[in-house]
Parts: sequence; structure tokens; C-alpha cells
Amino acid sequence: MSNHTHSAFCCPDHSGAQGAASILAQAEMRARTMGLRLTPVRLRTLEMLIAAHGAMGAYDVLEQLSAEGYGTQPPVAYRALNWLVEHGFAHRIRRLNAFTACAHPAQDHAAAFLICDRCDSVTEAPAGAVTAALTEAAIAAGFALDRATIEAVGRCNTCAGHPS
Amino acid sequence: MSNHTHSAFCCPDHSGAQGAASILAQAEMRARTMGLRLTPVRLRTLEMLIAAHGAMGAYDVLEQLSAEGYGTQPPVAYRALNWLVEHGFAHRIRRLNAFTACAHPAQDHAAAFLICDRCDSVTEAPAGAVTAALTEAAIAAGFALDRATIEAVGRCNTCAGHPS
DNA sequence: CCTTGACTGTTATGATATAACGTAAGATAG
DNA sequence: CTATCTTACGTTATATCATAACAGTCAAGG
Repeated sequence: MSNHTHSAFCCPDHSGAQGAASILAQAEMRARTMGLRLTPVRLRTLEMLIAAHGAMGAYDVLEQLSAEGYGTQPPVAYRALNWLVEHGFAHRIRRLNAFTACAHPAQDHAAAFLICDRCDSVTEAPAGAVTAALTEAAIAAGFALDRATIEAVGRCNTCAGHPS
Repeated sequence: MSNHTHSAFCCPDHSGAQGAASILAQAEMRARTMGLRLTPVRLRTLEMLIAAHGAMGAYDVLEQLSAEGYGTQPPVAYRALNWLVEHGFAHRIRRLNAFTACAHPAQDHAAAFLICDRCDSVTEAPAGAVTAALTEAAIAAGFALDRATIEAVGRCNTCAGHPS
């Protein structure tokens, strides 16, 4: 991969009323409420993810952090990203080996991700019903579900009409 | 990772009436029916996945293939594995960077995977309802869903009672 | 003060995956 | 039957993603 941030399109959740500033504000609020330390590296990483309007690879994040005077080695990025994911400020998109800001950091929610196979955009969709169905399937199998990764691949709104 | 096949437990689907031989037979039947070339490398890879009763990393597969006189380089394993996945004989488990035999190669189905975070076992669960819910969510977002990855993490039946 | 724990940074390495190219073997048209 | 086309296999080389292990920093509390 030499692409930076996957795509810059198809990002319904981050625009309009629920803008980037709002997401960041929600996140900061939540950090304060829960006594979580949103340190400079972590904050910058989160800001970056939000600004990216799409998923970023760890090395993309690292490059920017490094350019801004933070550490220059992979663990710096991975630590910040993993912390953000652990605490619900970001999500890991396994299909893309990438990370994306959580669109609704205020709520403790289950999300599904809609990944466009043309522009690599990532949209976070509410997945309450999906999770419920999955929980049922797990119960039926005698499996104690903890958390889940749900990633859909297809065409986003914007790319749907295009040739390839 | 230096582990070979993740776990050897918790594998309901491969035992009993629906045994390994049956899975292989279904797969071979389907290959013939659909005019797919289940070549020696591909067949051996599939047999290995079935025998593993759990997910295998590409390099684990490669090691075995190589020991059996097939190619010794990563692309050999990746090509076979990707082909098996593309044609519905196997699944890729992204959380584990691994692959597993499809438990029901005869049907064209949507599957969810239940991954134990203690023993790394992978169980394929029917995911009709889950997929239906996901499809709805996608439609609501104006997203044309093609296929999805659904991976649940938790405790399998066998590990559920244990300490850690 | 000085210990403790969380955080940041580093070096070094490990693990996963693909690009590009040459060869061989099977299918197909003439 | 043979020329040709396609698919698959194998290789070298390299790209990409991720973590282990350890050292320095700094704030909070005894």
C-alpha cells in the first residue's frame, strides 16, 4: 500500500449536522467523563482519523505523527490506535488493515461497516438488529459472544452508478 | 505467530454425521458440477484445512505443502487459499489472519464465524438472519451490499467454564 | 524526596502478503 | 496432430503490517 487515507468520498456520517467538530467534542466529553487520558498523541491521532473521512493505515498515521514531531516508529501509531479502539473512539477495519474514527463515540454501540470496493470508503452503520441476530446464532451454537466484527463489502451510494 | 493450526477443539461441525470425508466429498462434487479445477495443490490445501479442524495461517499451509513436494514460496499457498475462498470451499478469518475449510461447501450460504478468544477455535454458524439484518442496514444507508465478513469473538462451549 | 505507574520513544525483528516473471501443462481451433 | 491460447505452478524479490523488549520521562502520592 502506498495510498494514504483510503478514499475521500462517500462519508455521510461525518458531514452535515454531525460534523467532525461534533465527533471530536463528543469524544473529548466522553474521555473526561470516564477518566480516560486523551493525551496529545492520542488526540492528534483521533483528529487525524476524523479529518481523513475514511480509514487510515497505521503507517499513514505514523507518517503524519512523525511529521508533527511525535515518535517515528510503528509502536507509536499502533499504541495510539489500539488505545482509541479499546476505548471506543475508533474502529479497526480488518479488511483494509486500517482504522477509522468512531462516528458516534458518545454511545456505546455496535457498529457494522460498509466498505466500498471501488473507492474504499468506510461508512459506519447502526447494527443493532444485526448484532441481535448474531447473538441469537451464537446462543444457538452455545457460544458466549463478547464482541463482533461486521464488515460489508459492496458499492457505496456515490460509486454505485459508475462503470467498473 | 509461530503457532500452527489454531486450536484443535470446539469443532462441532466437522464431527459426527457431517464428517471430514463428507465435506471433502461435497466439495469435490461441487467442483465437478461447476467445472472448477480442483488441482492437486488446491485439493491438498483443502484437505489440510479440513483435517486441521481449525483455522490455518497461510504459512502453516505453505510449510505442509512444501514438505509434500509442492512449491516452497508464499504465493503457492496464497494462490491455493484465495482460489478456495473465491469459489466457496474455504473462508478467510481476518481476525486470525487465517483460513478455514467451509463446513457446508454444497450450499451457497452466508456464514458467520464464532471465534474463541481462549483456544482460537473457529465455528461456522448459519448467518441467514444476520445477513438479512445487515442487508437492511445497508439498504437504509444506500449501500449495495455484495458480501460480508461477520466474525464474533467470545468463548466457545468447551472453554466457557475455564478460569482465564 | 523518591517510588510507582502510565506514557512515550527507540531498536530490532517477526509475520503477513503480493508483484513480476518464467515455465509447464491442459484446452481449443485449425 | 499441432499451433496456439489459457490457466496454473513455481521462483525471486520485495512490500506491507504488527509487536516484543527495553530505556527515558513525567506526574501523583507516600
